[in-house]
Amino acid sequence: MEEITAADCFAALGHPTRLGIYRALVRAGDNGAPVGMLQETLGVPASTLTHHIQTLARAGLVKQERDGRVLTTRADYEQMRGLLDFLTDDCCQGLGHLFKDDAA
Amino acid sequence: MEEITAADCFAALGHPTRLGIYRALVRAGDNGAPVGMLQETLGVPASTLTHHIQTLARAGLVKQERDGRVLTTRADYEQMRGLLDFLTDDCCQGLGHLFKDDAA
DNA sequence: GAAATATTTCGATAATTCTAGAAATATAGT
DNA sequence: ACTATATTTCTAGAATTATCGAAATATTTC
Repeated sequence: MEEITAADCFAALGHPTRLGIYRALVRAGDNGAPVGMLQETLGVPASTLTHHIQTLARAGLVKQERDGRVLTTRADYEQMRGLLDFLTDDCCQGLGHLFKDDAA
Repeated sequence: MEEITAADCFAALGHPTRLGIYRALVRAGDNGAPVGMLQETLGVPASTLTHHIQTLARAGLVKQERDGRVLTTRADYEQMRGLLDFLTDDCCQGLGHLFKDDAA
């Protein structure tokens, strides 16, 4: 993953509401969740929610798919994996011993 | 790691200059790097640099230690580990198979 | 095609963050 | 005490981000 892309992902996750959205989507699993459901879960006005979801989508952390009136959003696990790889392999290169193994 | 702390860490890393600072500090290793060295490496004015370093420090991603006139900054690997754990264990709970193992 | 539903875009304001020069502070050496 | 060095704080303007109601768009159902 490019450093710029990683920074975009971090910035996207660096807002409480957006981190909450992302976590809700992970919990929702492969089915994802429609905007309306997130709206109920998180108690954020629709237009605000749309903007946050778009920020996550621009960073590639979520994907959206329309099915009729309902726009379903899903977490993109590949992007998250890429972000984790960036952290462990690229950004913190040589510190794998600190991160990958447990039993510190 | 608390969700709020994680969001603070993400926000801190979500800026190209700060991500660059953090990576430079990881490369610098346990010795860390003084502000002046980062200034040369990254070509950022001192006052701007100070603010970015403070943002990283507030998020707990770096620590500073004064030695005479020189203020040395070091990456705090424990915090990074906490952040990675947050992602793999808490935020993306149940998706460990995607992240921890390789050979996808 | 009108009404209902789901979501986005528009538009405007408020809030925050970013940037960086200048002045201030702290320390060290002379 | 004076000078040089390292870094921070002050300050202010610019830029970006956040918020959300209202209007607009798209889709389904009747």
